[in-house]
Amino acid sequence: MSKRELKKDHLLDAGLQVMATQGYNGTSIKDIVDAANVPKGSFYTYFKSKEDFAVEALEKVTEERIQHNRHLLGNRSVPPLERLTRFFTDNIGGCEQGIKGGCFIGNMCQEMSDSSEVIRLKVRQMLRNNTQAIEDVLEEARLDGSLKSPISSAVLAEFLFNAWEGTLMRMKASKCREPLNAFLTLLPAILGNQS
Amino acid sequence: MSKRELKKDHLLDAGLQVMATQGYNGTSIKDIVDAANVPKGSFYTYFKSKEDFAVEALEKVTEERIQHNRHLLGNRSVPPLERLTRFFTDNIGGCEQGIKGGCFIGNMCQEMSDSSEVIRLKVRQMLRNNTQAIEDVLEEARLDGSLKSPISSAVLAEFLFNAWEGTLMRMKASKCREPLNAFLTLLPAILGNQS
DNA sequence: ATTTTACAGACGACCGGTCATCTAAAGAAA
DNA sequence: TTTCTTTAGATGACCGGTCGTCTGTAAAAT
Repeated sequence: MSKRELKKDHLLDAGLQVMATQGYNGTSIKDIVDAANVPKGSFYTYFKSKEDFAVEALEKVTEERIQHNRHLLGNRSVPPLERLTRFFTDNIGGCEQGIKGGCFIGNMCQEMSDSSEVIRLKVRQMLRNNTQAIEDVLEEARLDGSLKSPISSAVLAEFLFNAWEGTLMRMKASKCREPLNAFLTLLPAILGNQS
Repeated sequence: MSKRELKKDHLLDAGLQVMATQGYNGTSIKDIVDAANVPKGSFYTYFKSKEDFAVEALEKVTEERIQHNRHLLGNRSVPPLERLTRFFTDNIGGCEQGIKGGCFIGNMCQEMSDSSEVIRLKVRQMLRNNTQAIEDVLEEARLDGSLKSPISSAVLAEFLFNAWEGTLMRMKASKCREPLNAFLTLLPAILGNQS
């Protein structure tokens, strides 16, 4: 990784942390460069606009998550359904500490979907990636017989991931683990019910 | 309702519509007063700050929702579980057209929970109100025997409402009904499973 | 006449974005 | 090796515009 790429990465990392807690419109370019200890003028050397920064940040956070999940969701030595449960319990910590900041993708989705089409499309793509990862594990579980639900893996994955995002969101407001507990209580019932 | 209260209400209504699509930080005082056709200087006659406006808007939107739901969730001539299903299918339209804007409370939750404690607390309260309404119907269904889940109504209500908010959020990004369909597909399974 | 409310305009701060200038390393010419 | 030229990247001052809020006055209400 070149020096240039390192600096851009640093800008992305530092800015992401600010934008994840203050939102897109609540974060100024100055906030971002200050957090990265980079002069303001340099920002536009690396990003063509604030919007562009957000899109790249969205990509980065998802890329990191996917890399993290590859070990978790793709680990064949653990039963698929247990892997899925771990995916949720592990990400509560990994997703910007869960209770503070919440899920960056979810935040951007709510704040920007109706304001920026570029961001909306990127968010949609990132959400799809996550849903697909869940669907893959569910399909695996179906093949080994541990998933008996008559509902298709695609629908199940869509529902579960959306419910999960809603859970993260609720935790932002409530600042407690109750929503997480409710989710984890229902999860086995949803996966294991009906023949 | 006095003339003053009417004007304030109008300001709240018009501003809400803007803030629901553009977010808190994406909406200026000018946007609000322009939408309501009220001179800019008048804003601070009715609200002590922008933050105060948001809190009052949050209260208003929930108050309206509750009034709307009182007919729906409290209507004893319809079986409780069917009332609950209707609550979701009806609110998809009522909740700012669902696909555009999404749920105002959810939007504010994601954008502002970490920036304004006043707004966070109001959001939490409003979310609790909604959850409680669902819990009440579930409890009713349990008493009449139509709800057999061994999971407590409180946990069930918490999960369902969060899943619902996640569904609304996803629809903002995807602009399609797939998330809603997934939710409605899983709903009976969650309510009706296990003995 | 006195108090209260409505509002135009102004306030300084800050916004996202631009730009002329500076720096420093690489290459060419000597 | 030394000097000069070129150039990509770095940078802080600065742009027009907008932000949330306040103040002074006019209008209205009592």
